[in-house]
Amino acid sequence: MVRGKVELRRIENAASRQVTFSKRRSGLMKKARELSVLCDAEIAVIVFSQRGRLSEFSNHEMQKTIARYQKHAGVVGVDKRDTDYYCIQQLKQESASMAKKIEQLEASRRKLLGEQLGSCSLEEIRNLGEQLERSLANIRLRKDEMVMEQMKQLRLQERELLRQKATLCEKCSENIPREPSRRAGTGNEVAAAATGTAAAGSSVGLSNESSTVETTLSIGLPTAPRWDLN
Amino acid sequence: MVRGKVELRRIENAASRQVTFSKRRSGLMKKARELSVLCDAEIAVIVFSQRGRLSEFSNHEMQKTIARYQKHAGVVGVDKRDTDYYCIQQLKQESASMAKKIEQLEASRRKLLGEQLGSCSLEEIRNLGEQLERSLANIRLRKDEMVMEQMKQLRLQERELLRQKATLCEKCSENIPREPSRRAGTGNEVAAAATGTAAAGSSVGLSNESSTVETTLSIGLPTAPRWDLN
DNA sequence: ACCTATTCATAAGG
DNA sequence: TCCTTATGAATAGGT
Repeated sequence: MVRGKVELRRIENAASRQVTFSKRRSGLMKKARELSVLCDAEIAVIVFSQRGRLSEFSNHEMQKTIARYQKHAGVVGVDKRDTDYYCIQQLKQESASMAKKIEQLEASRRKLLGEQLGSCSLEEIRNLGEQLERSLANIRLRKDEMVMEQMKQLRLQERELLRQKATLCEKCSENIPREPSRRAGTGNEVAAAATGTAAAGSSVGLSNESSTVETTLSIGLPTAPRWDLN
Repeated sequence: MVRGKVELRRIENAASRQVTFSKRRSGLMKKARELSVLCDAEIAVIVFSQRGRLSEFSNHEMQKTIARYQKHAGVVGVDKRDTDYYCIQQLKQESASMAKKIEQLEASRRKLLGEQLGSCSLEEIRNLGEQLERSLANIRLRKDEMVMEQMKQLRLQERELLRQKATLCEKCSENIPREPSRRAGTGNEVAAAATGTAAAGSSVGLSNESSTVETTLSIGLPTAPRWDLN
């Protein structure tokens, strides 16, 4: 296939056959792994070398995949003992691979936390640093998003409260007419002023404005209004 | 991978995943066939697509190969059903707890990598950010340490090489006296000059200096000296 | 299904 | 087994 394209037949020279076997076996396993990851497929590869040495690949549990294959292939002859046996084999494999995975994850986690860096090469350290920079960038981005969102919500609440208060003021003003007023509008200008303030200075804290309004109201209203704000 | 080298992770787009699966599956099977023919190995490949479709390759009998695998893959003697039962229960419990742990670790990992931050509260995000800052600080520290250490080693090596060269120069100079010299010092000034140069210009490349020394020696020495540099 | 630019795999040789 | 290099193969992305 390369450099004097090889015939598709058994390689007679034992040495080159061994070398080729080794190379192509790892190539095959790599391809299998890529396919399984890229396409989310369940794959099992079993290779026995000429001398009987076993190599295998499976992305799920080998026993499970074999069992699934047996099912598909319509094999009937499996008695209880075999079932149990396969079951145990499968569970053991699962345990082993999970334990392995846990170890890897914990090692990776420690590195991400900046612990136990002694075993890392300079290259690893550098990659780790870059990864963490990216993570931090993402996190800052997300944090900003969330803060902005919360501020937006707060502003909406603020506007709503101001609106309610304005409405309330209007109601209160309408209740005043019993008192003979010397100024026109029967106090409506108070409500107008309040809503105007709210629309203009939306980014300022609530307390100042509300105290201003309350002060205005307490001066204008000797009678106690109903403060039912729900 | 070709044309904008694909990441080794699940292809999200379902259509391209299907296309890639199809192409790579046939590639894998082809490779398996080639390996089995070229190297006379016993090979079994089982592939389940995402939708559960089965593809297989085997050069001998699939069942035979699977049986051979079962034999190889660790024969653990199990005699009693009861033992089997408890064994299975225990293994299942272990598996379950390990699976849980793996999930936790992976979730934590994703967060540390700045992915899937949608489920985090602002508080979590903030803590995460602080943690990552600390990690990064550790990592920078470690990186600096390693760089300094490597530089130190390089300097030591450099000094050692220069020392060896100086010794060599001295030896060569001592071998000169046979030749009736008209200048005092029997050539010792060559070594002195060399060591002087070495001590002064420690950051300059070695090759220039050594070639200078060799030239001087070859002129002064018609007899071949012993070049045992160790 | 086909095409092509590009990366990959690997035979040969140390 | 590992490295290097030259070259044929595989394949991602597009049509």
